[in-house]
Amino acid sequence: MPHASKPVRPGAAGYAADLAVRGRSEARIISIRNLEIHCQTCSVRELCLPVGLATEAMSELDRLIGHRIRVTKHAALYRAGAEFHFLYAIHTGMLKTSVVMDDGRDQVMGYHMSGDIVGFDGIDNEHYSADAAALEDTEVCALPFSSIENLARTLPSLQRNLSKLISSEMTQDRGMMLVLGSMKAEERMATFLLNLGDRYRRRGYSQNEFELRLTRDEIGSYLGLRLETVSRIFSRFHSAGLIQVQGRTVKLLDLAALKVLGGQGHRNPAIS
Amino acid sequence: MPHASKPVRPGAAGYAADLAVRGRSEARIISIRNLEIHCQTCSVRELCLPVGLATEAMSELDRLIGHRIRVTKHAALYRAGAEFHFLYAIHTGMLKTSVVMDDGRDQVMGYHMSGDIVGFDGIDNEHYSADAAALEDTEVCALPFSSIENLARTLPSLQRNLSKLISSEMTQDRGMMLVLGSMKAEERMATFLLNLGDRYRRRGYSQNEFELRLTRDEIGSYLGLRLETVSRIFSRFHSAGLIQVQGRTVKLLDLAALKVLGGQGHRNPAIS
DNA sequence: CGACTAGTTGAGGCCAGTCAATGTTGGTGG
DNA sequence: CCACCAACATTGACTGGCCTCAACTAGTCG
Repeated sequence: MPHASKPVRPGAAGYAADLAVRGRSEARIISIRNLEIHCQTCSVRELCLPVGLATEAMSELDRLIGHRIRVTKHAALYRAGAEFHFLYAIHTGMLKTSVVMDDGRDQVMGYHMSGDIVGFDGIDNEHYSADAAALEDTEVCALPFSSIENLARTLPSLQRNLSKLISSEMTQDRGMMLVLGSMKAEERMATFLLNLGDRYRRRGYSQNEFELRLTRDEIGSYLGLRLETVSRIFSRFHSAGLIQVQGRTVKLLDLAALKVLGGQGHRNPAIS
Repeated sequence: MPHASKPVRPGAAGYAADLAVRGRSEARIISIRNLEIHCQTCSVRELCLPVGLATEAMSELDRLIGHRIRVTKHAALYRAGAEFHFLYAIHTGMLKTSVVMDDGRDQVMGYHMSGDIVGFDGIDNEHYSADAAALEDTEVCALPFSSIENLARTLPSLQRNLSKLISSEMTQDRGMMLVLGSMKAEERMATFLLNLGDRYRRRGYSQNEFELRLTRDEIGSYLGLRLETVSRIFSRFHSAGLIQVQGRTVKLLDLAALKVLGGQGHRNPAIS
């Protein structure tokens, strides 16, 4: 464990605890008792659990948020097999969830942005079934699941929000099954880029221009492709004028064309 | 609408209503007010929503089950885009969920057996996002979602069961993403057969010998393969002594070998 | 500077898709 | 009951898309 004591932004609120979950390198998790940030003032509350809640209800939810956690880049928020107690709402940053296989490779199951909630996979059997790791420095709100459940009993709107969030996770996963089950490499990539752009858009960022936080290898793992294929298709899209790529900076130049590629035409030949 | 009035097992309890959702052929749905069957006496209650519930709680749940629905083979229980009001618990039979694409092909997202609950994908945006069709004559219990939600507020165990069932659906989907994203054809098939056997086992049937209810085409769609490939791998497994296939009757002869194929070794060469 | 990680590009091979012909099964009507 | 038809399944020959292996470049960090 090298660098175990290297200071990484020592507890901003004077309270820091290494949660004993650490990534492959010097990354670590720092728990912060944050006294100022509440759902009411959170920039992503419209995408997150409190969406549509009355202010009173929101305060109650607020009170449940035990703590914020800062996850440094490459560190793990939780690992597959760990006991499930919390859902985590992403405040800033980005996470990926993945399962590591016997041969060391990992399959990326999903990537998650601000407002998203991760950890639903742990409800089933009281243990998380995947790893969640930060793709960049990330802050999450820890939501004690049993408390949330309790509160949901008296707040139907919260209950409904919870259900909807899980359901939408499921819908997302189903969409991914479709991508993996029926699409060719170019279609997958187009779908991926459009989806990414759409999620940035809903968060108030540009739909057309953004920074990938995933490596080629992670994108490939997510899409069921090899990293070389990902790279090649980026190049192909680039020279076709569909996108502009410079390392991890991507600009979508022809949304319409990308939609034709990714939006439909599954298992079709045609694209060329 | 051909055959709109052709009688198909006219309402056993003297009450039959065509729910206006019908399959590609003469199949249709018949609603039955069933006065006798309750969760307490249901053979799959241990796999279904009422698992672990106190008898009192179970009765309350019982009262919510508006009606049973009989779905004839090939008929649709619901279609993508239809308004979401019910979850459906499968009492007997088998369903597949799938999405139909522009070119007419459908991608099978999952198959569901007795005790399973389908329809979670509709919670998200009040509309189902997939079709659910019967692979054989099937009976389901219609669970009005809002009533279930209400009841869950006073029955924490029911609330928890609901959450767990959704979560386990998600886990299943994630597993499928792994299959589709990282496994080769033989690995997919082995995984599929083992999974199927396991699900039969948990329902008290033989793990090793069962009847496929899916066509080669549907299996292929589910696994991201073409039907020819499915057929070929069945033959290959057969001559390797791993299984015995006769049409849709399958006998697993070498579980250990199948587990080696499907259990791990993702994206590995090796298998030969 | 050397070591390392990430990314690009090329050459070649293989797995699974495609196309096509034939066999099998099950349901329907004469 | 059998003949017929349509749906389902099997098998072969060929093709091609993606993987594999490999070389090389660029950027980063000690």
